[in-house]
Amino acid sequence: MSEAENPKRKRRKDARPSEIVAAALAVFAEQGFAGAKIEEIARRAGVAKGTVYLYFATKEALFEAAVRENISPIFARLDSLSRQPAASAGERLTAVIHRVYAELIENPARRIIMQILIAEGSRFPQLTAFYHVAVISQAQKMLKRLLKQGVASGEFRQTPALKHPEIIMSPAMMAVVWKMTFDHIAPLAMKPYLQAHIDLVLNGLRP
Amino acid sequence: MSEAENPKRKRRKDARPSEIVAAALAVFAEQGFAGAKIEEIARRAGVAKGTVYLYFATKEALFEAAVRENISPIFARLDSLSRQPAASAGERLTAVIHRVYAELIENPARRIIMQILIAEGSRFPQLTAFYHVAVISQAQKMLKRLLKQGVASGEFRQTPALKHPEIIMSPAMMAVVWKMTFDHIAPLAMKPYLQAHIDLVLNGLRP
DNA sequence: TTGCTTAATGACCGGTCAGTCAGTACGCTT
DNA sequence: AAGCGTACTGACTGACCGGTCATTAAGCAA
Repeated sequence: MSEAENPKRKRRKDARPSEIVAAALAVFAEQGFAGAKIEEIARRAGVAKGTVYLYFATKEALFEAAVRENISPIFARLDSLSRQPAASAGERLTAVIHRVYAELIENPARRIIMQILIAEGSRFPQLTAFYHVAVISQAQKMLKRLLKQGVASGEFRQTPALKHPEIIMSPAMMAVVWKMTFDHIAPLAMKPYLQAHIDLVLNGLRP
Repeated sequence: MSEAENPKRKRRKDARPSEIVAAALAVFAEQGFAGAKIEEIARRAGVAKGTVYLYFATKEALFEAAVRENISPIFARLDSLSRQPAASAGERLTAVIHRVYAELIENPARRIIMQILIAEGSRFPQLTAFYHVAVISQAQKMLKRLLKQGVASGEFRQTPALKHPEIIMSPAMMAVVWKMTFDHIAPLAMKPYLQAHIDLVLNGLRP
């Protein structure tokens, strides 16, 4: 057992940040922001508490990094779905909604990141501002474009939802909130719920 | 200045609990659950910290009392609106939705109680269970009844939303979440949003 | 092998706050 | 007026935890 083969400390400046973020995501997901302990995050990342502070100035900065790495990339994939040229507007909207459920609701870690954003977002105006620019307003633009194309082709009617496309997605938000609040009492059956969502939206938009 | 006229301490066993709950509601609404300090609640109620613990065993018990007194009574009023015999199902549904916005979203204290329930509800399974029984499942029953009447009269079509009436209300939930998360970046114009909600729902239900 | 830079450590600090309890005084009873 | 039960007080305790920094050792260079 030479020390060189199995040293107690290892110097891996490049690998640490992503390992710490991964551990942080897990702990934030389980404990929420306030409940997450830096020491627990450090333990799971296999480093000491002080090491976390070599790479992230504060607990908030660490949370912000966890959100950036996990939630932001989702939008790009949604956007490409909304642009499938062969499909009708209704088909593309259906595909986007399906994807939102798969990516955000049925992935526990991401769902809980959403939950933390919802729950504690008001304490992180910087983070919510970033999130709004990077995800929400992009998603709104995408939905508006999709709705306008549907109106132009006669698939959808002219509707006030064009000004508030987030309403189209609100049942998904409701599902996130339900899962985190009432699921232990009244579990939400995802497939029929998703069907009801799509049914209401497509019929609500039909001329 | 006799002591009898202006004593420093007063013994008012009956009045204390409701005064403490009122103070607690205000502080919880302003600071959230974790941020609320018992000492601050006591100060506003005009008592010492120890007095709070004479009437409520823990901070959680106090929060639970605040929620019970404020949120539960709302449902009764919604229910009576849904039973106006002269109105059509669509008119009654419209009235219920309007009332939800007025009672839950445009009343800041209630909205923030909702926010705390959403944010920290998973840490209070007892409270969310009570809330589910007292409010959510009642509201679901009411909506189901309303929808069925609409289907029977031919106003609404047979739709999977009958099984998931919460979808009908999900834009209101979205509004609560939006207000608490993004309102400082992109304020939500309530009236057109409410119009868009009603428009989508009524058209989504139309045969 | 020696020396040096710096990644990594973890004991410690300072501040916070829920909850306690020994003591105080209100106001009723006699 | 005196005695008494108890509503009320607030200083205190103990636990917690974010963030710091003097110390240690990895591992490269000479």
